[in-house]
Amino acid sequence: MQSSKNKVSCETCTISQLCIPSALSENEVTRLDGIINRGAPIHKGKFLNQAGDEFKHLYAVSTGSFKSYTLSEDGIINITGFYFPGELIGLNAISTGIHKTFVKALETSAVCALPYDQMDELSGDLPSLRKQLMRIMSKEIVEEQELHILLSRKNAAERMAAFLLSLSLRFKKRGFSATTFNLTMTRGDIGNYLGLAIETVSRLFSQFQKNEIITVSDKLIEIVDLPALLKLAGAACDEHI
Amino acid sequence: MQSSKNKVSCETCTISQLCIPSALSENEVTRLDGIINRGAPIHKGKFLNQAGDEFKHLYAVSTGSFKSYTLSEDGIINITGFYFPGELIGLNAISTGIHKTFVKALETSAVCALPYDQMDELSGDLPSLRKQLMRIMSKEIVEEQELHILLSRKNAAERMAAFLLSLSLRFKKRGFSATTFNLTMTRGDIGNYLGLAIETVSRLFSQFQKNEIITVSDKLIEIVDLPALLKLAGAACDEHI
DNA sequence: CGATAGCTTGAGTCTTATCAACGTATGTGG
DNA sequence: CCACATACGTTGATAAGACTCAAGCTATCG
Repeated sequence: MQSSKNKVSCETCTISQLCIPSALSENEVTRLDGIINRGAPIHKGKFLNQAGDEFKHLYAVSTGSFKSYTLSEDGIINITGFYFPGELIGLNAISTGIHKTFVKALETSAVCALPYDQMDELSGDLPSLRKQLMRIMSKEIVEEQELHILLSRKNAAERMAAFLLSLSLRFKKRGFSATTFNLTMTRGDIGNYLGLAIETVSRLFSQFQKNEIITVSDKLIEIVDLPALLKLAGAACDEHI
Repeated sequence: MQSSKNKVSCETCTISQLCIPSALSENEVTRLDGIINRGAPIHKGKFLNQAGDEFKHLYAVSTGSFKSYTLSEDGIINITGFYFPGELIGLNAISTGIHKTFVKALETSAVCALPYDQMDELSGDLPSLRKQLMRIMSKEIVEEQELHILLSRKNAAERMAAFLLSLSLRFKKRGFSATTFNLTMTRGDIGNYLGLAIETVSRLFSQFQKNEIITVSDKLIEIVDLPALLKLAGAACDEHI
């Protein structure tokens, strides 16, 4: 999918501390740099990969954002995740070697492509890289399990609160404001992801705004009352404190 | 948690084709055998590990079954999974090195303990083992995503149907009947896992039985009309055909 | 300027949770 | 061995939360 083969450097990347290199030594990062390619920009609405594609690369989001979704035979879309800079796309395709999800850019974005075979080989040599990959996959499992709990036990307002807090925390870690940010996904995307009707998402935004927990202006969200949002989501979000 | 250090052999294990060894050569399995210990039997209701425990081993279920769950500050239990022979327990603890879930035996069970540090080291030497571990973790991610879709888009009957089919398939792969099996978990466990009230689970069992899709006798389930169950769950269960 | 996609709000309905009562099985101590 | 406690399961009645349907609004883009 990436058309150019420009070499990039994790060493000079502003988000490397959120990505794979965070656990590697300088020398190890240099070796990782050796196999990474930066792809051409991907414009809003374009695909990073599609279901059925052969799995060749993991992608580390460099800038922008993506959504991933499955498409069932009867045309039903199921959004499985959103991806921001520093996050890895494609871990779910390792098991079969075939992508099962579509990954679409939510805005003009760019990724670093990591050829999986070379990553695997390198991880045989570099224990830190190997451990880091295992940690990242494990973390993905933990996050999916947290989502499982969210969906099986929480009501609509609690889900929305947890979703907004998740975004807030991710932006904060990337050096952006934790309280003011733009949603790159639609209300429909959010509802699909959280198992809610689009109307419910819209009503919750209105309700949260009425209750002075957030302000909403189209895509722009400002968290006004973080404690209230934390309380709504349940106390499982200690990282915010 | 395991008290004895009896060496076991994957080579002679009846479920090795479902477990880690399935992708390894004879020689590689021998090296894997070198680090695996079989623990003492764990009786029903006893813990394999508890939240807060340090993560030292992955556990491969040998016989029996387990449930894993989180316990929130306010005492709410959230069941995150069920484990059957050949399945690996503990992948979610790799990321932090601390167990976040309780793992409790649903019946008298046994596990093989795989010291994670030694597994990691060995996987540096053995590309097949390394790839297999990555595949297993990736598969876990896929399964959690499928659960995400189940919980966000399916109604109560569809969830129950998918759950029963999942059990059926897992028993079938283990050489047991795909149509007649015992539930080792309670109705409450199932409801908690699927995001349904226990009364709803009970009603669905009754309804499925009335519609001659299954027969229920306490813990014993027989699938009478597999096509109907597949249709209910949505066609995503092709492996059953 | 019109078409389209995305969003908001209201009204009515339906699914599923909750509350309640009762039934069943198992195990314990007197 | 029986009485009792406890955990688990079933079924009915009711209520609430979220979905669906419907209508209209806003922004964007060709």
